[in-house]
Amino acid sequence: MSAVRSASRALQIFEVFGVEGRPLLLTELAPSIDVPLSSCYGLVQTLLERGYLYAVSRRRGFYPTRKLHTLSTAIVAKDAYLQRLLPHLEQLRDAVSETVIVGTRQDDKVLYLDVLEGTQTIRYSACPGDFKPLHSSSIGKALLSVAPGDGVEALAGKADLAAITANTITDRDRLKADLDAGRARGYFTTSGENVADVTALAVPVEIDGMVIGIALAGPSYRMEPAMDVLADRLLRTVGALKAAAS
Amino acid sequence: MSAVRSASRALQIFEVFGVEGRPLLLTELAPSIDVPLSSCYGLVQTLLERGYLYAVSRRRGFYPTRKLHTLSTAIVAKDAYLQRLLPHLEQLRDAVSETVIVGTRQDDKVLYLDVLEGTQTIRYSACPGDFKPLHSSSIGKALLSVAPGDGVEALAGKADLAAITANTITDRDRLKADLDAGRARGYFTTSGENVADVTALAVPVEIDGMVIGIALAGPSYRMEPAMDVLADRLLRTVGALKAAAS
DNA sequence: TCATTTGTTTCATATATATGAAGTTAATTT
DNA sequence: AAATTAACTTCATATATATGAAACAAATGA
Repeated sequence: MSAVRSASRALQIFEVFGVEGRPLLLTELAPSIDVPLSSCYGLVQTLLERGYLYAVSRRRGFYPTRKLHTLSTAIVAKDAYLQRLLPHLEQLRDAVSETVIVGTRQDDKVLYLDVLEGTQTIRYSACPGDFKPLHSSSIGKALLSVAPGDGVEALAGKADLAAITANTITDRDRLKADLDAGRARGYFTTSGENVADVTALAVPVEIDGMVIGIALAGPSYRMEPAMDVLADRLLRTVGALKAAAS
Repeated sequence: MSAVRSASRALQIFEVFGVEGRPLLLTELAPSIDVPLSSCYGLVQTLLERGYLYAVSRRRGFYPTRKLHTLSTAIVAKDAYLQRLLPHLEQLRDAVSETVIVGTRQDDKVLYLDVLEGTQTIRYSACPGDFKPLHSSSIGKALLSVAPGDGVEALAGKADLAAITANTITDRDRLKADLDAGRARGYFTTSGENVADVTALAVPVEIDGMVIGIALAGPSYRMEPAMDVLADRLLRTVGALKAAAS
């Protein structure tokens, strides 16, 4: 794989701060990203030089400045694509109170572009940037269903369908049948195939030439009895999105 | 200079997206960070793998996901130090309507940790992460005034005091005298020494063992006639901060 | 249909980085 | 005040990366 090590590590440093949420010493940071102290030193110097980190005071550790936040806020504010979907998705989230997810395909995975968490205490939680398997997530199935050629054959050729939970569909033909059922139904589902006790439904949409999947996800006990209503509401949102785009 | 190149470049990529605010092709991104296409390719792959970037669609470029924003929001939310200052600084900003800045010393520069921009259309604008010269910014002078030993001598030893504008104090003795005047006055100022037509005043504070400078900055024509009032209000905020910290 | 253009991907190798080990600094303890 | 500890910084060199050049792929136009 073509990962640029230092670029990865720089991001890992911010991820550690996100988790720890407190100033960290070089000697704490280095092991937490599994990097030699001397290498971590160079990385931290770079982030200091660029104004992304500051020394809280001598020997009291480092913490990120608000530079990264200012930057990411600007990036988000200018994201015309997701920005335009957002109002519709928020309406959807508020209508069903479950988590709404926007995902796209990246190689043989689903990448979450944005997550609007549901309003209930017990809810499906995830983060933008998370990856999910194509064959066991609702968005994954939705995207497979519109993949050029036979999406499933192409997928299975690369790696066998891994069993994430006991419910994961690992058989190619069963997956194809599941996709057919989804096509007939108008939406694609997953029930405990990726995370136990989670049920989700998704549909593929093409907006502005970009193919994305939009999903509703939540605990099975709330989702299962309401699938029809949820699907209706989801499809209505998708209709509104398409109308707004054209 | 111990900059780790790829780490720097990864951040530059986000900076470009912050400025452009639209999906960029590899062929646009590479020249904008002054990197060969093949190197840029590796960086982009890394960011894709880590879920920080997504391909809008084939040959339509890349854009950041919300992962970075989610991360930086978590980091900011957990920043107990600045978080605690914030209410006081907001009050100050609202009271004077001018930009409030928190800065700290990083080597021979001032690093802006946070900037609360004033409420007026004509105002001092800056970003967290910006660097300013020690000898020609108000926070710089405030921090020099509390530097151990003779801050000015140590500074001048490294690099001569660069003239940023025609007003910049480039003479060591004049700078010392200016600091003395500041000490007597109770606050430190700069008038067009760093940016033409900008006047600022700052004081050093030690909170929780960390030495920072807090400044008010704005256009000279508004600042100059109000220095006494502004200084009063600034010192009052600093008093409140110290009281809250102890 | 074929040629052209534009954008992406790969690869061998020159080049810059990452790292273990040693050195420095400052605070804390004895 | 000396010894100890903990954290940071430096450095020579093994090692991984960056890059020019060339191949590839898709879209566009003739």
